[in-house]
Amino acid sequence: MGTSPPERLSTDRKRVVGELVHGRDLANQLQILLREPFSDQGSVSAEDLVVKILRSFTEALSVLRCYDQSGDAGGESPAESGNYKVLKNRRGCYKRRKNSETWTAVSSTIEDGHAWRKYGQKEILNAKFPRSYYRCTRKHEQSCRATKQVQRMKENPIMYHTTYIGHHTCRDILKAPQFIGSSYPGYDSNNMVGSESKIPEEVQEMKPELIKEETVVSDLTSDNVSSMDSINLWSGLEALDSFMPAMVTQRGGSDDHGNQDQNVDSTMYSRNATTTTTATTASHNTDMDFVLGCLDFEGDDQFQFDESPFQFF
DNA sequence: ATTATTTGACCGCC
DNA sequence: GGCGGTCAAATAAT
Repeated sequence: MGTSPPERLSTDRKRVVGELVHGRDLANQLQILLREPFSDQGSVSAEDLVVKILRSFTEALSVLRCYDQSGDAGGESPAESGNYKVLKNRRGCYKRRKNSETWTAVSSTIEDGHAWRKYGQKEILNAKFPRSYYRCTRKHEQSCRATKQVQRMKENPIMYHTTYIGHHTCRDILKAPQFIGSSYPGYDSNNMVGSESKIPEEVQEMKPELIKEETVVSDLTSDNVSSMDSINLWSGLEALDSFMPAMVTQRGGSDDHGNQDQNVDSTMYSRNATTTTTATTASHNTDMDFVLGCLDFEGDDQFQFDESPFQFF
């Protein structure tokens, strides 16, 4: 709120650097783990590391994108939340805001390491399951505007389609990713945990049969992250999907939630060129998961997945 | 007592 | 006018 532009710039810069450095450290750990599967890395699983790495990149990119998009990262009024702006104090009275980054992910769990608070649920027209609305737990304390919408997929109720809107501006890594069925006594970040036991019943009830997996994805809308990269990564992505069940796509039109379930495969990659509508995201196509690209390529000597510990299937 | 979730009302946009 | 997203009172959980 009160931060002046230069100050904020410096802060963000540090944060980006911090995230990247952290990501690099994690990648190193992962490398070691992959080379020496039997050495005990403090009971950290490769998947755990991957999730953390992805998250680091996502956070860093989110911060960067902020500047790219508006040219002013700090120019928002205090009363904004998610992609909406509250106008009055009256209930239900708000004005929509159209320029928050959005991206989507498909995962078997709704856990993503951030603390979310549910603030609504809605029946959606052509959807079998209701859509749940979450906002950052730190919304008020830290003016964090991140929100997400989670919806169980029609055809594959095991999976959740999550739309993330806006990035976290809070420092809020507070929960272990909580891979289903596993526990990491060593891992646990700092702050508040106790009250955060919100794993909605939906998830709990399906814990058993799930394969561990989780995807966090990045958003890099359009242009800024060079389209060249995007193309490469995209091609890599397709190769990747054979063993990577959870996917991410960037957001396009407004139609995806209702319909997309029927054909998981195709829709997952469709980056709705259709766009027409909502400027919810000012961008279309390109972008995407450098993250996944990183996993896959980037060095035969760095990451070797030939006998990967990931057993997605 | 405090914090989180549920739920119906309400509003903006299409 | 309908749909989807948010608010906030009521309720539940801790």
